Amino acid sequence: MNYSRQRETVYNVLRSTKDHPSAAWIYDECKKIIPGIGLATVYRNLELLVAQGKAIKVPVGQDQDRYDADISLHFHGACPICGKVWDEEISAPLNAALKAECEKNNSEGFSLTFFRVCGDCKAKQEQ
Amino acid sequence: MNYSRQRETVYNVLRSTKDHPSAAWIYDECKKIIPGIGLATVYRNLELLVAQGKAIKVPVGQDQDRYDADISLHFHGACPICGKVWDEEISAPLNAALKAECEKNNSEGFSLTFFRVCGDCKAKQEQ
DNA sequence: ATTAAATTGAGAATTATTCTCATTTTTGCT
DNA sequence: AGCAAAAATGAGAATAATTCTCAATTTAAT
Repeated sequence: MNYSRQRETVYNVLRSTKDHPSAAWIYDECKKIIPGIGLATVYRNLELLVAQGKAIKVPVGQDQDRYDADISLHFHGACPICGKVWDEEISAPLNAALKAECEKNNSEGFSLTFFRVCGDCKAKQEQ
Repeated sequence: MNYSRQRETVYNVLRSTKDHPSAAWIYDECKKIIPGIGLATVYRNLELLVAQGKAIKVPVGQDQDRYDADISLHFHGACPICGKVWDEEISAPLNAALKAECEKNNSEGFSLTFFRVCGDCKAKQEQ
Protein backbone atom coordinates (compact mmCIF):
# COMPACT_ATOMS: atom_id res chain seq x y z
CA MET A 1 0.00 0.00 0.00
CA ASN A 2 1.35 3.40 -0.97
CA TYR A 3 1.32 6.61 0.99
CA SER A 4 -1.25 9.24 0.09
CA ARG A 5 -1.87 12.66 1.55
CA GLN A 6 -5.61 12.06 1.20
CA ARG A 7 -5.51 8.92 3.34
CA GLU A 8 -3.42 10.61 5.99
CA THR A 9 -5.83 13.54 6.06
CA VAL A 10 -8.91 11.35 6.42
CA TYR A 11 -7.26 9.60 9.36
CA ASN A 12 -6.13 12.85 10.96
CA VAL A 13 -9.57 14.39 10.63
CA LEU A 14 -11.21 11.33 12.15
CA ARG A 15 -8.71 11.33 15.02
CA SER A 16 -9.27 15.03 15.64
CA THR A 17 -12.74 14.56 17.12
CA LYS A 18 -14.67 12.49 19.63
CA ASP A 19 -17.94 13.18 17.86
CA HIS A 20 -18.19 9.90 15.94
CA PRO A 21 -18.64 11.77 12.69
CA SER A 22 -20.37 10.68 9.50
CA ALA A 23 -18.54 10.32 6.19
CA ALA A 24 -20.11 13.57 4.99
CA TRP A 25 -18.71 15.55 7.94
CA ILE A 26 -15.28 14.02 7.46
CA TYR A 27 -15.46 14.94 3.78
CA ASP A 28 -16.26 18.56 4.61
CA GLU A 29 -13.36 18.77 7.06
CA CYS A 30 -10.97 17.19 4.59
CA LYS A 31 -11.94 19.74 1.96
CA LYS A 32 -10.72 22.49 4.27
CA ILE A 33 -7.28 20.88 4.07
CA ILE A 34 -7.33 19.46 0.54
CA PRO A 35 -9.98 21.43 -1.33
CA GLY A 36 -9.99 19.12 -4.33
CA ILE A 37 -10.44 15.86 -2.40
CA GLY A 38 -13.16 13.58 -3.74
CA LEU A 39 -15.99 12.09 -1.73
CA ALA A 40 -15.21 8.62 -3.06
CA THR A 41 -11.67 8.97 -1.76
CA VAL A 42 -13.01 9.67 1.71
CA TYR A 43 -15.26 6.61 1.63
CA ARG A 44 -12.45 4.47 0.20
CA ASN A 45 -10.04 5.45 2.93
CA LEU A 46 -12.56 5.13 5.74
CA GLU A 47 -13.22 1.60 4.57
CA LEU A 48 -9.48 0.96 4.50
CA LEU A 49 -8.99 2.32 8.00
CA VAL A 50 -11.72 0.03 9.28
CA ALA A 51 -10.22 -2.95 7.45
CA GLN A 52 -6.84 -2.15 8.97
CA GLY A 53 -8.34 -1.93 12.44
CA LYS A 54 -7.39 1.73 12.83
CA ALA A 55 -10.99 2.83 13.06
CA ILE A 56 -14.42 1.34 13.68
CA LYS A 57 -17.77 1.83 12.08
CA VAL A 58 -20.50 2.50 14.61
CA PRO A 59 -23.86 1.14 13.44
CA VAL A 60 -26.77 3.09 14.86
CA GLY A 61 -29.65 2.11 12.59
CA GLN A 62 -29.82 5.62 11.17
CA ASP A 63 -29.27 6.72 7.60
CA GLN A 64 -25.56 7.53 7.85
CA ASP A 65 -22.80 5.36 9.24
CA ARG A 66 -20.65 6.81 11.99
CA TYR A 67 -16.89 6.38 12.36
CA ASP A 68 -14.59 6.39 15.37
CA ALA A 69 -10.79 6.39 15.52
CA ASP A 70 -10.91 5.25 19.13
CA ILE A 71 -10.41 1.51 18.84
CA SER A 72 -10.10 0.86 22.56
CA LEU A 73 -12.76 -1.18 24.34
CA HIS A 74 -15.57 1.28 24.89
CA PHE A 75 -19.29 1.76 24.42
CA HIS A 76 -21.71 4.15 22.84
CA GLY A 77 -24.88 6.00 23.45
CA ALA A 78 -26.96 6.96 20.45
CA CYS A 79 -29.99 9.15 19.97
CA PRO A 80 -32.68 7.23 18.09
CA ILE A 81 -34.01 10.48 16.65
CA CYS A 82 -31.04 12.44 15.29
CA GLY A 83 -28.47 9.64 15.27
CA LYS A 84 -25.97 11.50 17.43
CA VAL A 85 -23.39 9.19 19.00
CA TRP A 86 -21.40 9.68 22.19
CA ASP A 87 -19.15 7.64 24.46
CA GLU A 88 -21.01 6.02 27.29
CA GLU A 89 -19.46 5.26 30.66
CA ILE A 90 -20.33 1.87 32.09
CA SER A 91 -19.52 0.12 35.33
CA ALA A 92 -16.24 -1.70 35.82
CA PRO A 93 -17.87 -5.10 36.41
CA LEU A 94 -19.83 -4.86 33.18
CA ASN A 95 -16.71 -3.77 31.40
CA ALA A 96 -14.81 -6.79 32.67
CA ALA A 97 -17.64 -9.19 31.88
CA LEU A 98 -17.85 -7.93 28.33
CA LYS A 99 -14.13 -8.21 27.80
CA ALA A 100 -14.19 -11.78 29.05
CA GLU A 101 -17.15 -12.70 26.87
CA CYS A 102 -15.47 -11.26 23.83
CA GLU A 103 -12.31 -13.25 24.45
CA LYS A 104 -14.24 -16.42 25.21
CA ASN A 105 -16.12 -16.50 21.93
CA ASN A 106 -13.20 -14.94 20.02
CA SER A 107 -15.20 -12.31 18.23
CA GLU A 108 -13.40 -9.83 16.05
CA GLY A 109 -15.11 -7.19 18.11
CA PHE A 110 -18.45 -6.08 19.32
CA SER A 111 -20.65 -3.07 19.51
CA LEU A 112 -22.64 -2.09 22.56
CA THR A 113 -24.92 0.87 22.09
CA PHE A 114 -27.47 2.29 24.49
CA PHE A 115 -30.32 4.20 22.92
CA ARG A 116 -31.49 7.35 24.63
CA VAL A 117 -33.07 10.52 23.22
CA CYS A 118 -30.42 13.24 23.40
CA GLY A 119 -30.84 16.62 25.08
CA ASP A 120 -31.33 18.52 21.85
CA CYS A 121 -34.05 16.20 20.57
CA LYS A 122 -35.78 16.08 23.95
CA ALA A 123 -35.92 19.89 23.96
CA LYS A 124 -37.44 19.91 20.48
CA GLN A 125 -40.06 17.32 21.49
CA GLU A 126 -41.18 19.50 24.38
CA GLN A 127 -41.72 22.60 22.29
CA MET B 1 -55.10 2.90 14.30
CA ASN B 2 -57.15 0.67 12.05
CA TYR B 3 -56.75 -2.97 11.32
CA SER B 4 -55.13 -3.99 8.06
CA ARG B 5 -54.40 -7.40 6.63
CA GLN B 6 -51.10 -6.10 5.33
CA ARG B 7 -49.91 -5.04 8.77
CA GLU B 8 -50.94 -8.33 10.30
CA THR B 9 -49.11 -10.20 7.56
CA VAL B 10 -45.90 -8.22 7.99
CA TYR B 11 -45.97 -8.99 11.69
CA ASN B 12 -46.75 -12.67 11.16
CA VAL B 13 -43.98 -13.04 8.61
CA LEU B 14 -41.49 -11.36 10.92
CA ARG B 15 -42.57 -13.58 13.82
CA SER B 16 -42.30 -16.70 11.70
CA THR B 17 -38.51 -16.67 11.61
CA LYS B 18 -35.49 -16.32 13.86
CA ASP B 19 -33.34 -15.19 10.96
CA HIS B 20 -33.47 -11.43 11.63
CA PRO B 21 -34.61 -10.76 8.09
CA SER B 22 -34.21 -7.67 5.96
CA ALA B 23 -37.17 -5.64 4.69
CA ALA B 24 -36.64 -7.11 1.23
CA TRP B 25 -36.97 -10.69 2.50
CA ILE B 26 -40.07 -9.81 4.48
CA TYR B 27 -41.53 -8.19 1.37
CA ASP B 28 -40.92 -11.36 -0.67
CA GLU B 29 -42.58 -13.53 1.96
CA CYS B 30 -45.54 -11.19 2.26
CA LYS B 31 -46.05 -11.33 -1.49
CA LYS B 32 -46.58 -15.09 -1.21
CA ILE B 33 -49.56 -14.32 1.03
CA ILE B 34 -50.77 -11.02 -0.45
CA PRO B 35 -49.40 -10.90 -4.00
CA GLY B 36 -50.30 -7.26 -4.54
CA ILE B 37 -48.69 -5.91 -1.37
CA GLY B 38 -46.51 -2.86 -1.88
CA LEU B 39 -42.92 -2.48 -0.72
CA ALA B 40 -43.73 0.85 0.90
CA THR B 41 -46.44 -0.84 2.94
CA VAL B 42 -43.91 -3.31 4.29
CA TYR B 43 -41.51 -0.53 5.28
CA ARG B 44 -44.33 1.51 6.77
CA ASN B 45 -45.53 -1.35 8.93
CA LEU B 46 -42.07 -2.41 10.02
CA GLU B 47 -41.49 1.13 11.20
CA LEU B 48 -44.82 1.03 13.03
CA LEU B 49 -44.01 -2.27 14.71
CA VAL B 50 -40.72 -0.84 15.92
CA ALA B 51 -42.44 2.33 17.16
CA GLN B 52 -44.99 0.19 19.00
CA GLY B 53 -42.25 -1.86 20.61
CA LYS B 54 -43.43 -5.07 18.93
CA ALA B 55 -40.19 -5.45 16.98
CA ILE B 56 -36.67 -4.11 16.98
CA LYS B 57 -34.35 -2.92 14.26
CA VAL B 58 -30.94 -4.56 14.46
CA PRO B 59 -28.20 -2.24 13.19
CA VAL B 60 -25.24 -4.16 11.82
CA GLY B 61 -23.42 -1.54 9.75
CA GLN B 62 -24.33 -3.33 6.53
CA ASP B 63 -26.39 -2.02 3.68
CA GLN B 64 -29.77 -3.35 4.79
CA ASP B 65 -31.41 -3.02 8.16
CA ARG B 66 -32.45 -6.21 9.94
CA TYR B 67 -35.62 -6.73 11.94
CA ASP B 68 -36.49 -8.99 14.87
CA ALA B 69 -39.87 -9.73 16.46
CA ASP B 70 -38.13 -11.07 19.57
CA ILE B 71 -38.21 -8.10 21.91
CA SER B 72 -36.90 -9.94 24.94
CA LEU B 73 -33.52 -9.01 26.37
CA HIS B 74 -31.07 -10.77 24.09
CA PHE B 75 -27.97 -10.24 22.00
CA HIS B 76 -26.75 -10.74 18.49
CA GLY B 77 -23.88 -12.03 16.50
CA ALA B 78 -23.35 -10.57 13.06
CA CYS B 79 -21.09 -11.47 10.17
CA PRO B 80 -19.17 -8.39 9.05
CA ILE B 81 -18.99 -9.78 5.51
CA CYS B 82 -22.49 -10.90 4.56
CA GLY B 83 -24.45 -9.16 7.30
CA LYS B 84 -26.10 -12.34 8.58
CA VAL B 85 -27.46 -11.96 12.10
CA TRP B 86 -28.06 -14.62 14.71
CA ASP B 87 -28.90 -14.84 18.41
CA GLU B 88 -25.85 -15.05 20.60
CA GLU B 89 -25.81 -16.80 23.96
CA ILE B 90 -23.99 -14.94 26.71
CA SER B 91 -23.19 -15.74 30.31
CA ALA B 92 -25.72 -15.14 33.07
CA PRO B 93 -23.50 -12.63 34.93
CA LEU B 94 -23.03 -10.52 31.83
CA ASN B 95 -26.72 -10.72 31.19
CA ALA B 96 -27.50 -9.47 34.68
CA ALA B 97 -24.88 -6.72 34.53
CA LEU B 98 -26.31 -5.43 31.25
CA LYS B 99 -29.85 -5.44 32.56
CA ALA B 100 -28.76 -3.46 35.61
CA GLU B 101 -26.81 -0.98 33.53
CA CYS B 102 -29.76 -0.41 31.26
CA GLU B 103 -32.07 0.27 34.19
CA LYS B 104 -29.52 2.51 35.87
CA ASN B 105 -29.11 4.91 32.97
CA ASN B 106 -32.74 4.49 31.88
CA SER B 107 -32.04 3.90 28.24
CA GLU B 108 -34.92 3.09 25.95
CA GLY B 109 -32.96 0.02 25.00
CA PHE B 110 -29.62 -1.13 23.82
CA SER B 111 -28.01 -3.24 21.21
CA LEU B 112 -25.14 -5.61 21.84
CA THR B 113 -23.68 -7.24 18.78
CA PHE B 114 -20.62 -9.43 18.51
CA PHE B 115 -18.93 -9.47 15.13
CA ARG B 116 -17.63 -12.77 13.84
CA VAL B 117 -17.20 -14.06 10.27
CA CYS B 118 -19.91 -16.68 9.73
CA GLY B 119 -19.29 -20.24 8.57
CA ASP B 120 -20.42 -19.60 5.01
CA CYS B 121 -18.16 -16.60 4.54
CA LYS B 122 -15.23 -18.34 6.20
CA ALA B 123 -15.60 -21.23 3.75
CA LYS B 124 -15.63 -18.82 0.82
CA GLN B 125 -12.52 -17.06 2.09
CA GLU B 126 -10.62 -20.34 2.21
CA GLN B 127 -11.42 -21.32 -1.34
C1' DA C 1 14.68 8.95 -15.16
C1' DT C 2 11.50 4.98 -16.02
C1' DT C 3 7.97 2.19 -15.23
C1' DA C 4 4.53 -0.59 -12.90
C1' DA C 5 1.43 -0.41 -9.30
C1' DA C 6 -1.41 2.28 -6.35
C1' DT C 7 -4.40 6.11 -5.79
C1' DT C 8 -7.18 9.75 -7.09
C1' DG C 9 -11.29 12.83 -8.72
C1' DA C 10 -15.44 13.21 -11.22
C1' DG C 11 -19.45 11.76 -12.01
C1' DA C 12 -22.41 7.92 -13.12
C1' DA C 13 -24.64 3.93 -11.06
C1' DT C 14 -26.62 1.39 -7.46
C1' DT C 15 -29.63 0.55 -3.83
C1' DA C 16 -32.13 0.96 0.50
C1' DT C 17 -35.50 3.71 2.16
C1' DT C 18 -38.95 7.45 2.20
C1' DC C 19 -42.39 10.32 0.10
C1' DT C 20 -46.57 11.62 -2.66
C1' DC C 21 -51.06 11.13 -3.86
C1' DA C 22 -55.07 9.16 -5.89
C1' DT C 23 -57.67 5.08 -4.65
C1' DT C 24 -59.37 1.66 -1.45
C1' DT C 25 -60.42 -0.13 3.12
C1' DT C 26 -61.80 0.27 7.79
C1' DT C 27 -64.76 1.81 11.36
C1' DG C 28 -68.13 4.42 13.98
C1' DC C 29 -72.69 6.08 13.44
C1' DT C 30 -77.47 6.19 11.99
C1' DA D 1 -77.52 -1.98 5.45
C1' DG D 2 -75.72 2.75 4.13
C1' DC D 3 -72.65 6.84 4.81
C1' DA D 4 -68.84 9.64 5.81
C1' DA D 5 -64.46 10.51 7.95
C1' DA D 6 -60.16 8.65 9.01
C1' DA D 7 -56.65 5.38 8.11
C1' DA D 8 -54.11 2.56 5.07
C1' DT D 9 -52.69 1.10 0.63
C1' DG D 10 -50.08 0.55 -4.01
C1' DA D 11 -47.43 2.49 -7.59
C1' DG D 12 -43.94 4.78 -8.73
C1' DA D 13 -41.20 8.95 -8.19
C1' DA D 14 -37.80 11.04 -5.15
C1' DT D 15 -34.07 11.03 -1.95
C1' DA D 16 -29.75 10.06 -0.23
C1' DA D 17 -25.88 7.22 1.24
C1' DT D 18 -22.58 4.54 -0.68
C1' DT D 19 -20.09 2.14 -4.37
C1' DC D 20 -18.34 1.76 -8.97
C1' DT D 21 -15.84 3.05 -13.31
C1' DC D 22 -12.13 4.79 -15.61
C1' DA D 23 -8.88 8.01 -17.37
C1' DA D 24 -5.36 10.83 -15.23
C1' DT D 25 -2.07 11.49 -11.53
C1' DT D 26 1.04 10.09 -7.89
C1' DT D 27 4.07 6.93 -5.52
C1' DA D 28 8.05 4.09 -5.01
C1' DA D 29 11.32 0.70 -6.52
C1' DT D 30 14.90 0.03 -9.89
